[in-house]
Amino acid sequence: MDDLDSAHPAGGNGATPRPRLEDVAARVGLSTASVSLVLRNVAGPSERTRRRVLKAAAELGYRPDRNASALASRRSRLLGVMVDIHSPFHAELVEHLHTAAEEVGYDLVLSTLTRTRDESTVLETLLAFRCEALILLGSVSPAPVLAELDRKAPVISVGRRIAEADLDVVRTADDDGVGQVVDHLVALGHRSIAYVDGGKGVIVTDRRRGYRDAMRRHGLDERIRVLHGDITEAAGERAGRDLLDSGDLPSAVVAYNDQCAIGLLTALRRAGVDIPGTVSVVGYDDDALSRLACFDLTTVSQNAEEQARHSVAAAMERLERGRTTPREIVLAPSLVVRGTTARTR
Amino acid sequence: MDDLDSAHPAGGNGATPRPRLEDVAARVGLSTASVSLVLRNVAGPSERTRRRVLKAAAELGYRPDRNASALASRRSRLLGVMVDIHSPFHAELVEHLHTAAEEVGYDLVLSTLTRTRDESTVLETLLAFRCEALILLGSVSPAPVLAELDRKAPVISVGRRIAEADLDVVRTADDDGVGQVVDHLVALGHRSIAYVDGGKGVIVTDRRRGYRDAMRRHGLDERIRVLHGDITEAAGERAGRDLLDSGDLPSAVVAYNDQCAIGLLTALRRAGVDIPGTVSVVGYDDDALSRLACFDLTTVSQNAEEQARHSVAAAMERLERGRTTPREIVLAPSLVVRGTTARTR
DNA sequence: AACAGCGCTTAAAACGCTCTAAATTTGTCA
DNA sequence: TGACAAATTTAGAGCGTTTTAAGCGCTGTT
Repeated sequence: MDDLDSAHPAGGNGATPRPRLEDVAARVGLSTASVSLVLRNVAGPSERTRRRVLKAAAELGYRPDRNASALASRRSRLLGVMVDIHSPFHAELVEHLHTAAEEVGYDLVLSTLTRTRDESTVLETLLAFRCEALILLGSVSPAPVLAELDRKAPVISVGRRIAEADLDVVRTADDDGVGQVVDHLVALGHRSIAYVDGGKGVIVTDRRRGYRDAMRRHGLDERIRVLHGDITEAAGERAGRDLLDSGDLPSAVVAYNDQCAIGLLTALRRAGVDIPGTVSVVGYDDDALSRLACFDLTTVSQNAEEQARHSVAAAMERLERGRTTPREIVLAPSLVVRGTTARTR
Repeated sequence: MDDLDSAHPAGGNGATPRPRLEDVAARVGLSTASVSLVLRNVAGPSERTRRRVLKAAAELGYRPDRNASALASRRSRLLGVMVDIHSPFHAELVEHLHTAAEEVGYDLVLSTLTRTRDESTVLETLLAFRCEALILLGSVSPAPVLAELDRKAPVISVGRRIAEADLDVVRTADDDGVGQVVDHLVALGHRSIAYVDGGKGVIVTDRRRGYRDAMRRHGLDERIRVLHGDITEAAGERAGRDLLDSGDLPSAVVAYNDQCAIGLLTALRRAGVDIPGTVSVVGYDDDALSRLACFDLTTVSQNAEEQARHSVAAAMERLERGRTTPREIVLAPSLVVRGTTARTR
């Protein structure tokens, strides 16, 4: 039961057409060139002109057309960001990317990975928007693909180390993070500290290494105990049951990530194990999950804000200062002590 | 210690300039007009021409320039989406919006609410991208603002009922959702069913009404019991303690949302209450949280997919079929029975 | 007298595409 | 074979900006 007028060409509902530069110019009796200069805050126009133009623009409710200006200036002032929209950590990063980008006068284009949109689709989209640089959160593309992409626009890989391709990388030192966790536990008197592994990948390897190295550092070589795990809650539960079945409960368990830690926590608690009284549990990532009162999980924060700032800074160096040699920025993660770790009895 | 060349104008690292329509045209000895027709899949060009153009475009790795084509056609084929990037439910919606938009040949521009980006900033951004329609997830702008916005581009408010402004609305029947929950509990033999309220707002009112109406429908008028609450886990915990302190534990509690339900759950369990043995607990939203094994919360799903499809469909009716009278699309939510509800003993 | 410079302003040519109207080619049929 | 219609192709004028080079009416220097 629609009332269809003749196909109305995309736009508001019977709206007046958007004012253009020309309309502003006509209003003050100047050329579009002058108006353009004023609005872009470029030196040249006199104070008097500036004021008049600004006033006219405001009165008309003028908004420059991104497309037209991108076309003419050959600069989009857009940073493309690939995110996994289901990841709380990415959400955090995006939040800080926004503020960092704004400070340098850039806008963000978000393109999200979903079950039906793979990484190559996302990257296509970002390029179609003529983003000047690409910030990829948790990219899994093979290094050559990224290298190829980097020739079209500077690529900054966040969170994933990519040694093979000459790209900028911003990440936290995962081994160091787990190291801090072990230090913390040892300081609390723990000696039998187990580790529940992640699936596979560079990060997984780094964290595991962090655990092993730290244990050795504390002379706990023969106490090293790595359980099979994965990034899911289910994997954590399984690991928890394995631990219980083994009959040899460690006094502390470090999990690859928070999800896994929570599964672990659930399994142990369900079996009546007091946490942190009998066993301390630590996660990694400082997920929103870990902050829930019912978990209150000790974990490691990846400093979203710092990573975001460095990513944008790296993009700016490429874009505005012409840097061409890749940089790897490794940040120190920070331990977040909450309620699942305690002194041994 | 940077190696700076002369300021290189935004683009890849010493890359060749992007191929343009003209380059493709030159390669096959045709006009840009013909190439444009082929690439946009418009009727006209012969089969032979199509093939040749497609081949040449592929060889050159040609990608049309969004900006230029938007400018020329006065159509961006962009749908602007406002999201709260921290909301798992929005994430779900976005996922389905993507596929729905893709099916009708539109692309999405995501603009996200954060602590430092309020709704008006988000809407500005979306307009600057020349989005043809705006899909607002959980907008809280006053009706007049939205009405004003709607004159610039059709607005579709998702999840929030807006009676005062003449806009399209897509939402689920919140009262019905809570009604289904009560029905479910009554069918399990419950009679003393309490409700923990949300903060304030239209949705809050609807859900509370759903609870009241359903209780009356089952002749449980005098069993109606509404506890003060909010949308947070903390509020749920407080409500749980209130319940415990009152010394009059109901056999079932329905919470405004999952977050709140989880707080409630935690408080009750901590006090040794068996769930669902002694008390059944139900949430609302079907958050990722509710699916965690440690909660396994019975809840209500808002059918993200359906909402997304209807939103895009509504936008298409406005954009491509010129509908001008607003529509309100109310979908039925669906009960998701998990492990926190059980028959009374 | 010629002219470089001043501080400001502007005409006009891009930018890479779409679209209208018109030109050209092809096909059909007497 | 020519006339005419149908099928294909294209020239060229935008779209709303930015940017370049030139111009304004002077003053001051050679």
